[in-house]
Amino acid sequence: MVNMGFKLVSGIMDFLEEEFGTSPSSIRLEPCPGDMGGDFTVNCFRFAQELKTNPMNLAGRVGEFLRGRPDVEGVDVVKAFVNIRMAADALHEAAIARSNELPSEASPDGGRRKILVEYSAPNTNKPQHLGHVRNNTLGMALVSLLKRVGHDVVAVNLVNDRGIHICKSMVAYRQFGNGATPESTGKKGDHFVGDFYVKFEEEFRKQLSELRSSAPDAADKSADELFGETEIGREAQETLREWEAENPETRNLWSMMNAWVFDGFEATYKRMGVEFDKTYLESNTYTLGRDIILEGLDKGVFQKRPDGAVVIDLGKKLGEKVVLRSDGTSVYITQDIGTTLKKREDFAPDIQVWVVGDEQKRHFEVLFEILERLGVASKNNFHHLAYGMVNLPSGKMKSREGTVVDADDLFDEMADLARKATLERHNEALDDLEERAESIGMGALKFMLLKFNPKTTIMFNPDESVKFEGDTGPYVQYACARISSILRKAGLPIDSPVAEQIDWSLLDTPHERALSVMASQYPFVLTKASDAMDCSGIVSYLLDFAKAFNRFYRECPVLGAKDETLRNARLELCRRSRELMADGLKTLTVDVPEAM
RNA sequence: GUUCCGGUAGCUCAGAGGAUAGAGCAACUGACUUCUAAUCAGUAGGCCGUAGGUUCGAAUCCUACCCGGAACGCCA
Repeated sequence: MVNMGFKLVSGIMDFLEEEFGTSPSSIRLEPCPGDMGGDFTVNCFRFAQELKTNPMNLAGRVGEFLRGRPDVEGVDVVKAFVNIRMAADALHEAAIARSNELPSEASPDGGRRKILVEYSAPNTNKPQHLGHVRNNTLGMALVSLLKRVGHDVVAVNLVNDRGIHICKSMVAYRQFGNGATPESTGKKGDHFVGDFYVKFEEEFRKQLSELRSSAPDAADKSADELFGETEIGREAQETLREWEAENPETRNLWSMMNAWVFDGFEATYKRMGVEFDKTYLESNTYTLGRDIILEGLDKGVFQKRPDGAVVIDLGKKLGEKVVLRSDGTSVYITQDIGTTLKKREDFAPDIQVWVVGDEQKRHFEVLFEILERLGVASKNNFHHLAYGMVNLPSGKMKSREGTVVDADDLFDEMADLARKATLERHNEALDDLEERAESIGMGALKFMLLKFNPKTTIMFNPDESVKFEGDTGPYVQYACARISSILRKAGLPIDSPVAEQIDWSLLDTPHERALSVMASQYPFVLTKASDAMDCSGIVSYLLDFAKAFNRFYRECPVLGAKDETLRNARLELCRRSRELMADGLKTLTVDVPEAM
């Protein structure tokens, strides 16, 4: 239920019940468009049909009813819209004065669920790039949002720490590493290993072109087809076989290099604020799933094809899917079936979510269908949060062509720019400069990534995307910092009321009203975002809220208010506004600096 | 070929079937002896891809088509 703070809503409900013998399932107080002079609008088009009555007539009667109420100052009925101007004290007391209670209104009444969210899922052969940063940001914000509205949330990572990709790095390290380590070179571990992955690709390309020029029949074969015909490619395959046979030397090298990568990842995660309740390693889970397939084969869910492969026919749209190769080994989806069950065993979630790029949409449709047919759970209990790619003005990011935006470099750049921007604004020395720069830089980045709806392909233009002005995280952070500054100057704490008695009726300007009108929408915004598993609505809401605050700030003196009661009321309005914006930013996992 | 996603201001994007389609950036005009100008006020900018349909009402729903992207492996 939203707008519960408004007696108005239940009043209208009761009135309709009396008049029509029934009331609509919900009534929302929507913000009234700027030039109509009201605070809220009740749109009678929305529920006239439910009451089997004419919308215009209904609006007229609702308007009449509202005119008599003490908490309503004015009513203007336009067509089927009832525009309401509230008494200032009633407005503020129902909205901004309850800023700390508003988020709990978004809690699902009786709909609390245990939700398991898997995100990040990096490979251990190279450092993370902007694409991973989008994943991490979406994942952590989703976890935070679902918790904020009252769900029981488990965040897990599934690290792909085995396979041909890591073997490539291992082969290159053996050949070119000369025993170097991250410590000896001063490199971050994931970058150190990633450099050998690049080295492998270079060497492979070299051998590939030699092969193509020396063997005529190789000329038109693809790189994949020729992989095993190059010396270095063969070695990588051999290393994978050794790994699977648990060859001690190979396993040792693998453990050592993975440990370096994990060190590096930990630093990247720490900087972003990413945390997991559990991290699964594919090296431990990749054999899961086979038994379930064999059971399913007995139950008739799967069929054995004449060539020996185990398959499932998923009908016209999804087609036939192989779940075990003819040699009896697992495919990617087999492992996913296995890890899904493993996660259910470990956490018994009601809902499982995967934050994975949209190029895998089909894979998840297939996975969910199979899980349902296996009787694991209805596919409604599984959700693929599919997000689009991050492109650069030059086109797609390609690690092979060296056009990726490295995560750690990007964080550094953001913090550098934030530091410069901060220094431009201050003559005095700041002892918390680094902390501020980090909050602002990372805040700008995360906010930018969350501003887009997940399914859109993002165009990341370094010159334009890396900004601290306009529709950005720092814009909202700045509004918070301005409030903190006012409260500091007033000698007041930010976390307790300004005074015992606040005369809210004094806050009667459009700018002051706008803040409460905005605040009243917060539970609705949170509910909508969590239902859709999409934080972008929170981002635009916070921008709108901060904009409303900045207008107020310009027009209404706080510390210089004409008397103490007005000053206190405005101080409390500020404090509550900051509380709400800070709650929103925190929900998005964006820091709230005290000063900027 | 089939399926999915997108197409809204010069650019990047918002837009629960509802009022006159919005924001930021870029351009132009103005506001800092003031509680922080990372700000604010203003000007200009639109066949909401195209054509039909449903509806009291469509950027939003339906159908067809055009354009861009992705997926359709015994890769992961």
